[in-house]
Amino acid sequence: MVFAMNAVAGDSKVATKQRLVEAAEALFADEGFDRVSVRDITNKAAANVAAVNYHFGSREGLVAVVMARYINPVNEERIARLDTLEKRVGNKPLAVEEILEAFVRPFATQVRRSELSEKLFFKLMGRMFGQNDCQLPPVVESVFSTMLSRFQRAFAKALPGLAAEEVWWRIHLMAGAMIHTMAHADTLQRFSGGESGSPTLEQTLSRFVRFAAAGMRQGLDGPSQDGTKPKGPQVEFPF
Amino acid sequence: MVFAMNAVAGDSKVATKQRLVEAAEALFADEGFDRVSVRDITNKAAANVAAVNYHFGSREGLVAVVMARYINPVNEERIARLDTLEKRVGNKPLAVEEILEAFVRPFATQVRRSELSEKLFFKLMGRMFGQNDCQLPPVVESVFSTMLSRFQRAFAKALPGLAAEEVWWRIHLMAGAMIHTMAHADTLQRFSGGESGSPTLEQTLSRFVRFAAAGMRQGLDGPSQDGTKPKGPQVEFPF
DNA sequence: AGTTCATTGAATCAATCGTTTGACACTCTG
DNA sequence: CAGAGTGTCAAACGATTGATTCAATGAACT
Repeated sequence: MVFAMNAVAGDSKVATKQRLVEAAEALFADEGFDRVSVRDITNKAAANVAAVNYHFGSREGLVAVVMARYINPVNEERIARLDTLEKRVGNKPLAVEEILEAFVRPFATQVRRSELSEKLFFKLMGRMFGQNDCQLPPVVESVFSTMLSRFQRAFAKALPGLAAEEVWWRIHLMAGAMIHTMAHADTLQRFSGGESGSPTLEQTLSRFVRFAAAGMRQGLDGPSQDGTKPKGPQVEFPF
Repeated sequence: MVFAMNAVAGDSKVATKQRLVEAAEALFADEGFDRVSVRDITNKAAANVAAVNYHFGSREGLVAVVMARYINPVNEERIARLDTLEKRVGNKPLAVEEILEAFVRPFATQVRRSELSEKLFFKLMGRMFGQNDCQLPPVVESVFSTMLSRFQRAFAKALPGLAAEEVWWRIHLMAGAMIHTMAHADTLQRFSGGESGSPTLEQTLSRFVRFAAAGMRQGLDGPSQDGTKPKGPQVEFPF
């Protein structure tokens, strides 16, 4: 009956565990997973040092919980949105913009679920997706992998005539643009002079979709024309 | 006469400092700047623990040296290449592909100057450009800033009719695609099935330039046509 | 030869790291 | 009420962190 209390009872007990997660999220977001100590977290959460090891087994356990907290929902919503789109059009290819929308929109959904500011949330996402020595929990990695396969197939169908490897590369470039831009959205304003204040999240998503859509199809066919002439190979530039 | 020995004399003395930098580069590349201890570095470099503090003042000093070692050359070569291009065409706008080439090519130049493998070198670059709490040395940041301004102007001229802020955003998205893809080039093969072995660096650069060029101009005008019809606003998608 | 000075080495510093312990308070169950 | 289960706390654990000390080394210069 280990989890009986957790599921049912009181406020203060469960609150500690939750406060730890939230404090860790905020600290990980703007300092990085490595620069934050257990004591930093417990101090911010107004909890005892032993609390982390009690509730999560270890510091790594807490990191894993923080990582899985939003990555899984994001990837599952991505798959769900792709399901909806594909159910609508049957066997026909989707528009690249639609697939991209299904790919990024879940971030907007989850940023509201969190208690973090947009800026902090996206910094956290950037740190999670950015680290390449990702020791993601197997559950997360599993969903991640199937999600990628689904989008690869969707893009391949939307961009006929492209080798599978080429589709993978474009997905990679597209994802990089998304992750890096989200994680550094605040840095941008430092260089651009910060003229017009913070752009809306909606504007940022729109900008990304337009950029990525152009990169994905690379002038094969316009967004509104039906894709009936992808026969010719893309122009090769002399580099 | 502090630097007399350094500039003139022996092999083993100078070699220690250099061995420290090279060991630190390799370790930082595949473990991250935070996860590597001074002792890890001195062990790999076969040097004493005190060597780091003697030669670089502190651990941070070594980090700064590693950071500045390639970032500055890369940015300076970018500026030089842009100079050459602009000198050639005078006041006329450059092709987007040319600007992008000037932007990425320096990485290929510097990866050869380093003793690191391509994979490790790009992982290191990814870690350096990827961390947003960048405490780059002021010298590096200065060159970085002017280099960005130069490319912003070049892109703005190549993409007439675009608001300065919009150009900044596209540069940001472009840079994200580059950084993330370089840093995770090995991860890609894990998902793509690793069919055709490692792609050439040249292929990767070419893929990036094509993707980024399409994203930068977003269907405004083709790469080979002269840009005389950027009048209409871009298509607005309903998200 | 003698002197100078940059460099190295072993030993050690205080500080912080993640983790563990055992006592204590509390709630629920029988 | 006794007992088990659950959570919190102060205190301390050993290990590791970046940094420092000081004697020893050795090449360069007078």
